[in-house]
Amino acid sequence: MSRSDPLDRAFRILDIVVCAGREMPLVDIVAACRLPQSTVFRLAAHLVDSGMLAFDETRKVYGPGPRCRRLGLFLRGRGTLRDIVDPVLADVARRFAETAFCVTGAGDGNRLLHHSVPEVGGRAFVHPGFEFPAHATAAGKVIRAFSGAPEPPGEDLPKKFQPATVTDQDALERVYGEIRKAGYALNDSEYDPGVFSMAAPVRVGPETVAALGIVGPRDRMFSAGDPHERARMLVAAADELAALLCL
Amino acid sequence: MSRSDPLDRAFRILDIVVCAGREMPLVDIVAACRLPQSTVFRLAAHLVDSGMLAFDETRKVYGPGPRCRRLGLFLRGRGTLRDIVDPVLADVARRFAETAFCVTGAGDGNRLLHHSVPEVGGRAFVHPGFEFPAHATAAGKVIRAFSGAPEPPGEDLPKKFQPATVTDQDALERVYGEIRKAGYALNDSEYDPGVFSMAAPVRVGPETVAALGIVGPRDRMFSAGDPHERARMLVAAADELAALLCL
DNA sequence: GGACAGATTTCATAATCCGGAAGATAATTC
DNA sequence: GAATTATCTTCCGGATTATGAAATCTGTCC
Repeated sequence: MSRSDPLDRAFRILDIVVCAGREMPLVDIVAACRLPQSTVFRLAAHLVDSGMLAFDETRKVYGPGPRCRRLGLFLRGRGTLRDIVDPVLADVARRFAETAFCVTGAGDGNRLLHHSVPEVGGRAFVHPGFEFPAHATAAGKVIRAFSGAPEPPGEDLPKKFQPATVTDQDALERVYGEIRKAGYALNDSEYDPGVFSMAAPVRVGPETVAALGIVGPRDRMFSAGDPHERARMLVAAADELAALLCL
Repeated sequence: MSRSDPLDRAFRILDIVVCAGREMPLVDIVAACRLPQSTVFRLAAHLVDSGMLAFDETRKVYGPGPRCRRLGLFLRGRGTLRDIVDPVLADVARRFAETAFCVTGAGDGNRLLHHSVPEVGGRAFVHPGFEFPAHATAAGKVIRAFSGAPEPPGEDLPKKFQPATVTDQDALERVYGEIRKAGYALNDSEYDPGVFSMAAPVRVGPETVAALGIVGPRDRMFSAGDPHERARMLVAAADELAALLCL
């Protein structure tokens, strides 16, 4: 192993908790980093000891710790996450002539980070603060497929928003597998009827930190060209965004 | 040792480099964390491997790495360092009726972070970007005394700005020792004639991350009360600032 | 009360870390 | 340009820590 194993693992957990942007229980971290539970538990405890993570005894959730926040304070100045994401969204919105959006948050409770409406013909299908169900939107599926565990069975049963919504456990698992293989997710009227969306993972190292996507009316999306072709362009844009985040 | 030793040591090095706000060669980090050189070398190498630190091969200096910056981005924090420091400075300036300032940067090349002029009778003796010599200002002396090594002998000979400037190696070492014991530093016309200043370390855990001080004309400073008495008030203010930085 | 998910603890083994000392390399001096 | 000095880098055996499967604990929901 070229990197220092213990240290790098600790940082992976730190990445996961901080990038998720929400407090996480142990299981969620385990799912995201795919390490043995006892290992994650111990590493997280050490991170809490050193102040990089904070642990809420009552709710049993981990969040960024004081030392971590101080680091953020001392190296702030380069601007915010939105300063980086916004130009990319604007560019994607313009090139695809559809609403572009970026979602963060591993596991459930994905939150819209920001979105950008193109100059012409656009209408926002997403709104700040919008929460993405993990199984019925392109962004939710992408994040689940790439950052979560291989779909723990017995999930709180997925809601069937529309006729096209996939809710069967096994079928969903297959869907996630296909998404992992393809590198992107499509969504045809599974959440809102007549609405088509696609999303690609923003991957930094081994972690998926966000999803980048576009959304628009089904008819217009199809008439704009082969969805899979456009999805591959979206993947390229997501990779560029990931590269920017590595600064 | 209650904390995980290896992990905590790595974080100490991270703290030092990030809080210093400048790129540092290995020796400076060694001086600041007082650990064996080979140990610091190895830990720093690991931090570079995991992307938390960046290493400039040519100049042999360490700085914050891409992964570290990303953490800062995702840490949608409460705002900037100045948001925290400014109110404290304003309060100190008001209570002491003198110009208050805050300096960061371990070792040489200390930089003024910000300053605050009191409502009445104030005139700024410090200016943004001002660099503090380590031996001839209260802030410089405090930072050297608390964050540097025990004064490596054979320093680039300290410049004698004024008659009162201490330049002798041994004498300087004694001065730093006294500062460490007292917990604050005074400066009577050692840099600018007729200017008196005092500074206290802002200590977070084992690290000194900044210096908080006031500066004003010698006569007014003395007539305002016993300098040592006021210095102790300054120390209390610095401790409060340190507590705020721990959020 | 039983079934269950999630959080801790245990423990033998394996891997990492430690830091003094020696070896390289770069910068400076004479 | 050779000697000197400061700094960086590598080595290595012993001390320490990490690892992860399995067992245990702890709440919660039927």
